[in-house]
Formats: sequence, C-alpha cells, structure tokens
Amino acid sequence: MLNQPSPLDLTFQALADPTRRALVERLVRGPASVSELAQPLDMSLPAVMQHLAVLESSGLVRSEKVGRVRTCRIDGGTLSLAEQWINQRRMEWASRLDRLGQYLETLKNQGEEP
Amino acid sequence: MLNQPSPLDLTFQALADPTRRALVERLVRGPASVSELAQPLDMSLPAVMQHLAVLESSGLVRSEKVGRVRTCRIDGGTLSLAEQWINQRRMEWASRLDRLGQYLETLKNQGEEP
DNA sequence: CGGTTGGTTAAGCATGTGCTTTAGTATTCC
DNA sequence: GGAATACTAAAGCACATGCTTAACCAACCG
Repeated sequence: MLNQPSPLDLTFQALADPTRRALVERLVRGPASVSELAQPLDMSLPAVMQHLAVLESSGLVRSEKVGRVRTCRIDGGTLSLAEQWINQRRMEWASRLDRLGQYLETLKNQGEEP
Repeated sequence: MLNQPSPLDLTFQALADPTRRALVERLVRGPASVSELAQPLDMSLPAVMQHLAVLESSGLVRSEKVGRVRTCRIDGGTLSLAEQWINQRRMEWASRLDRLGQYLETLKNQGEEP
C-alpha cells in the first residue's frame, strides 16, 4: 500500500475495522454530527475523528461543516463499488462451478448410454 | 483488532490488499497450487504464502496439501458473507432515501392543493 | 466579555503489516 | 542415493494503524 492505494484498497481497509463499520451502520440510518457519532463509542473524540478521516478518504463518507458542527453522511456509490467487486468474483466462481457440474453430468451420461 | 477479530474484520482486511484480491481473482477461475499463484506476482514465494495465510485465516480460501503440492481454492460462502454485510447497509441506506423522497413529495403536494 | 460546546492539531507509543533473506523439510524424479 | 521441486519456518526491518493525551481554535450562549 506504499504506491497510492486504489479506491478498492481504501474502501475494504476502511470496512475492516469494527468501529468504522459501526459508524457506517449508524450513518446509513441518516446523517450525524461528529459528537453524535462519538457518543456511543468507548474511545476519545480524536480517535473517532481519525476513523472518520479513514472513512472519508475512502469515499464511504462525506461531510460538511456548517458553523462549528460537522455533519457526516454515507456515500452509497462507494459502498456499491465494493459490493460489485465481491459480487463479480462470486458470480464468476458460481458460474465456473456450474460449468463443472454440467461437464460431470455429460461424463456420467456418456458412461450410461452405450 | 487486539481482541480476537471477527470474521468480517478478517475478510475485509484480507480484501484490502491488491495482491490478495489478485489471488482471489485468480482462484475464482479454479483451484491452483502455491507456485502457480506466485508465478505472475512480483514478490518472493514466502511473501505469497503469507498472503495466502491471511486469505485462509479469513476463510476466503481453503487449501489442502497432497504430496508436496498445496492446492488452494475459493470458499464462496465467506465471499458472500462480506457481500451481504455491504448489501444490507446499502439497502437500508437506499430505503431511507426513498422514505425521505416520499416525505418531501407529500410536503410538495400539501403546498399545491389547498 | 468570558465560558461552554464542538471540533481540530500534534506528538508519542505499542502493535500490526508486508515484505525480505536465509535456512530449512518433505517429495518426486533419474 | 542425489538432485531438483515445492513448500515452510524464522528472523529482521521499514512503515502503517489505532489509540492516547495535551494543547488549541472557533462559534454560540448568557
């Protein structure tokens, strides 16, 4: 991860931490301020901000500051980017198993018929 | 991640590395030996094995050794576990936006009718 | 104005991660 | 048996991560 990490790197890395997933779980229910997000978590405010920075640099979360309160919200597009990557692999994996099954079926039938 | 990490932690962590995603992309096309997996990668064999160990401890990959060659294959279940987590958040996020849209629609109609 | 609230910055520290090299151990081939 | 193959184990190192505490700043409140 030395040479600038890809969006996918950043997104999966962001999701790899339980605290950050908890933040995402909170934010899918609607926007929230930094201290609202920090309140249920058992760590210092700066720690929460660092987690938010990770989420934001991955694109999973966007935020804007008005007055002295920063409001954070989910970016669904980034979420679905990660989902798509997994989905495509799983699809390819499943279709390969399918072809394999069909092939084994033809072998079985060849053994029965003649 | 000090106190034993959850399957989701391990899986997203495993997917956060481009080399490991490349290994997964290779393995969805079918099983392969360690050295087959290492061949296209620009790093030492032990490094590849460490990546495989990460994938295996997450459950994304299983492997068995027969003779002197270890054959690795994808576990689709673990892949879909990660996919489901994302999908559920994205669904919840989308349905909230939907309710919000409907609410705004009713507000608009109330303004027009009377 | 002065205090509280909400957030930010910086520094420091323990532990984790992603490699490397070097030195093995089994298997299989001739 | 001896060489080649396929993997494994161990140690070490540079850098990243996930916290902490101790200031600090800016906006609102009375």
